[in-house]
Amino acid sequence: MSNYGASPAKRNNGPRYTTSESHPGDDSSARSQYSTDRDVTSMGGMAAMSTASMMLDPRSLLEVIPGTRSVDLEMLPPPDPFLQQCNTFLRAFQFTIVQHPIRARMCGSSDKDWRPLSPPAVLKFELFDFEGNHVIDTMFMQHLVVHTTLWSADKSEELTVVELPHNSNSKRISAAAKSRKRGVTHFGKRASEPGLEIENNLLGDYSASSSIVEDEHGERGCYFVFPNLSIRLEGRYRLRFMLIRLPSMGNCDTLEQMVPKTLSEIYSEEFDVYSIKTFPGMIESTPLSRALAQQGLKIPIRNTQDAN
DNA sequence: GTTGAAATCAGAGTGACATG
DNA sequence: CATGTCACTCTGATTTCAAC
Repeated sequence: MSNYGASPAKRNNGPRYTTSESHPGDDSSARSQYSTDRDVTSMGGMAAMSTASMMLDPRSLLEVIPGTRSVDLEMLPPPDPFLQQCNTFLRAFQFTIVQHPIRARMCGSSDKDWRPLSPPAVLKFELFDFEGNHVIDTMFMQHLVVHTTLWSADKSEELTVVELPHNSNSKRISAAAKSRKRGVTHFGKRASEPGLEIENNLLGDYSASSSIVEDEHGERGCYFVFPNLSIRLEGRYRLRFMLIRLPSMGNCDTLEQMVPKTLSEIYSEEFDVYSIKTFPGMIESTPLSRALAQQGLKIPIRNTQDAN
């Protein structure tokens, strides 16, 4: 019924899977472009080039993805000084959620019976050079990670960790649910109160490293996948993703270069976490999920009658 | 007695490994 | 290399238990 990371096989030729087509409700919250308020129009950042970039031809580090579109330069944000520190030929990037979670079944207090979000969240990182080409810079991308946290649907409260009424182990969730029924929520409170205990509401791997793989159309790109996130309590949520570039151990010429840098933040669309009784079932695996799983990424794949 | 929530079970699929 | 077996995982359904 399912597997993890099936061996390479034939490619799925389903409909093109784009952010706009796949998520009609997609808005700016699901597409984030890092752009600085400093409009750098020259290549003056060369003085801060990394050691590696100075030793190698920075242009040679970039792989222009064949067959991909060239972006209208006016559509890109102003040149990004941080990118130019890493490679003077890099101009801008785009960080998007290409696959949003739609629903999940709550896993309650059980530590054994996790129920992953369906479908798994997949994010894409795109780099553009000064000619508007879509490029891959492996040296830059290998230092990228994405960290996620759980938020309420209205983005007002972080719910990654919550305080729940503590009676006995078996009835903590029940009590929390009843509190919500009465319109009382303990979510988001930082200070402990008598009878409450802190619990992780979001379970699984909070962070994902980059994977340069092909999508379902064979187009190479830099993806971040969250295949095993699970949520304890039913409700309506969003995931918040932070794109972070870790310092390169060999290129820390300045103090600034030694500090991880948050490049972008982005929220997923709203999704529901259902109780066991009301859970309508897992979403069928998307062509993108299948394509990524076929290349070794650990993504749970549902086998259905129409699956290949 | 009814209802709701949590825990547990069971069927099916898949991959890893051993054996011939 | 092909085949069989076993262990693990996924997923929906059922059972159990506590509160009202």
